[in-house]
Amino acid sequence: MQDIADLLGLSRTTVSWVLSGKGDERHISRETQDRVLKGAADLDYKPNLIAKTLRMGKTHTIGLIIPSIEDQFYSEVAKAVEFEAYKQGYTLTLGSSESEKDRESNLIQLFRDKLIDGLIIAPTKYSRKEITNLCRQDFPFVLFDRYFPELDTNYVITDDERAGYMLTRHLIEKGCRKIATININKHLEVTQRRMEGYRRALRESGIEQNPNLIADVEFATYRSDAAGAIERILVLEPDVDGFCFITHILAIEAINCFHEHGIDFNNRFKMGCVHEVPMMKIVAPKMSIARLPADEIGRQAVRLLLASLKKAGNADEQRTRKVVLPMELIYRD
Amino acid sequence: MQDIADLLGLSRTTVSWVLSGKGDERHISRETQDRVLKGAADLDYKPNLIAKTLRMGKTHTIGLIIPSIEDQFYSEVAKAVEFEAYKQGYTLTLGSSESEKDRESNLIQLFRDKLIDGLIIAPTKYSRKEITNLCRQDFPFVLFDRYFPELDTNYVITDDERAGYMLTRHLIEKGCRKIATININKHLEVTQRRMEGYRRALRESGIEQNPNLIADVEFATYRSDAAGAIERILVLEPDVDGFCFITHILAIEAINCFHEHGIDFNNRFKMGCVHEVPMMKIVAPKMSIARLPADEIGRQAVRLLLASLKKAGNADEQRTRKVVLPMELIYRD
DNA sequence: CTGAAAGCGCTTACAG
DNA sequence: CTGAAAGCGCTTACAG
Repeated sequence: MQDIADLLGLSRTTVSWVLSGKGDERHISRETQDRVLKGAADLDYKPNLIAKTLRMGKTHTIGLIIPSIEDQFYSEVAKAVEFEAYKQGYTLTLGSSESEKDRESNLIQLFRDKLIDGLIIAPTKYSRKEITNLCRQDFPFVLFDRYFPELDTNYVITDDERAGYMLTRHLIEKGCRKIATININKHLEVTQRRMEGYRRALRESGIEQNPNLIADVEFATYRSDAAGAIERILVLEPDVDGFCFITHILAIEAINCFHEHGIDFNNRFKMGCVHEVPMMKIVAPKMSIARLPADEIGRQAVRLLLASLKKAGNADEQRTRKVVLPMELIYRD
Repeated sequence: MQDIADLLGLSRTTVSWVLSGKGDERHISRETQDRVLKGAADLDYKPNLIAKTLRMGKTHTIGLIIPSIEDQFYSEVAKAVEFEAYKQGYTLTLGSSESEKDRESNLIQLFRDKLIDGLIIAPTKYSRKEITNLCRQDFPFVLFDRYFPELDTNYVITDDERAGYMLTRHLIEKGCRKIATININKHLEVTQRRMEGYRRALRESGIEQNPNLIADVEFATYRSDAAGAIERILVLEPDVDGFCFITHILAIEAINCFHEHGIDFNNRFKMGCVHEVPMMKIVAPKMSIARLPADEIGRQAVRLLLASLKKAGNADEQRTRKVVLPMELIYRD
């Protein structure tokens, strides 16, 4: 910048005005402006965003923390977030917590130290404290997928209770009476809501809950746990006739397990699943699906975040926004 | 920082020394150091990384640009990159080029303007110019998946020719004589190398190349194109007996297409595929696989990048490093 | 219409 | 052992 000023015999100030697009506002002559623009081009001038950031206090970067990049759902959301952020002139910084407490708090800390303007996060069950901190310090963020009902935060979630209910009800309508399900990280709100729907559907149909049909696994170890859980169900209740998978990752593990045991799962069971991933339709063509609107979740999360960045300080405006998106239900069979 | 200094009656300088861990080096008394540390904790001091960055010229952030986050392979690499970067104290900024020229050059530009220390990128076919620029300006970067043989750059790629060769040879050994394949973005080095392997295997077995068995699709539109390509092959050469898929995304589309047409692909064809994704083994249990070492690619890419960050300036050292990783071959059927 | 100067929050050569 | 001061590259209130 100094170089341009020297080259043209102007001051840094003037160059800055022009380059930041405020030339007209400052009534700088067309001619001077053109000279500056040309000079910048000649010297191949690249503004130093770090300096600008230090001065302005804005990085135009948003952080996204998800439990796992590999998971199809989160990577779909990541894509949507990146897309929308890019459109709005923001850059994405990504962290994968791997559902580990320390990783997650470190990432939040790391991202927060002024490297990002705001945060989008699907928190693990451990992070209530970190989230509460963000609230207290008025750091802009929005939760998705998982949230804490008792905290007044921005979030975008889905109608999980309804999805669990509708999937289960459909199985019942198709004749199932012994419907199994697997809890994953049962302390998560999102899990509880889907399970609540499952229970309501059973209740409304007068089917008693059978604890043998409900397994528990932890997210961190679900790959190894899920197979065991399925096997246990098959042993305890050999005439199980339906499976309600509250997330696609459980359906995948279950199908793997069925396949290894040579079980003709497509005909032996009726199945329903929250979310669908590529090839699932081929593997289990008759499984009903409640589809998570990953694109919309990502888009809305960015919008809520940018909105809350803009109104930072405006105490009069509504402080938080909560969005509940509907899942699309696809009944098959 | 000033606040801490004021609180303790010390200068900013001293506080800075202590906080940056250089207290001992500067022979600052244990006592003073403890006071500073305590003061920092009391005031809940958070260093401003932006200021530090401006001063030090390092952001400790690396950029990753991939063609698509949703793609299983790239998201596996992203995960490995994030993991390794985190371990080394770096943060990841992610961009998805969607194989669009403008998006890609914008991202490179955006990331480069001092927001990142270095870049890891799987370039599209359009980006030779941008990459050449990075070279000329000595900006640290490493390519993966795709590279430009005529440019002297860091890269980590795989033994693609061998993979294409081994998969095809296996099909031939199993009795196939009419092996179809689909070119995707045929101007990409990586595609050409895999196709070269396919051709070599045919040549060595004295099987003549049949242009009807080779389709072309573009990455940007592969979803719609692939089905058409498969259908064309089935019409032109109804007795096709093998498929060599040079990437998993083509296998997925092909299998979808077979499935929709009610074709019993597992028994009618023998198949081979570069890379494997969840559930593929269930859908096509007899398909052979050349597995891309996504984890290793990500890890190595980060290491090469950090190595080249460290030696920036050391003209005597070897300038670039090239890594070729082997794919694991899994023969089934 | 244009410029001199302060300041964002750090680090570090230099002087005591 | 400790501190005053310069500087990283910008933006902008203030003065002409």
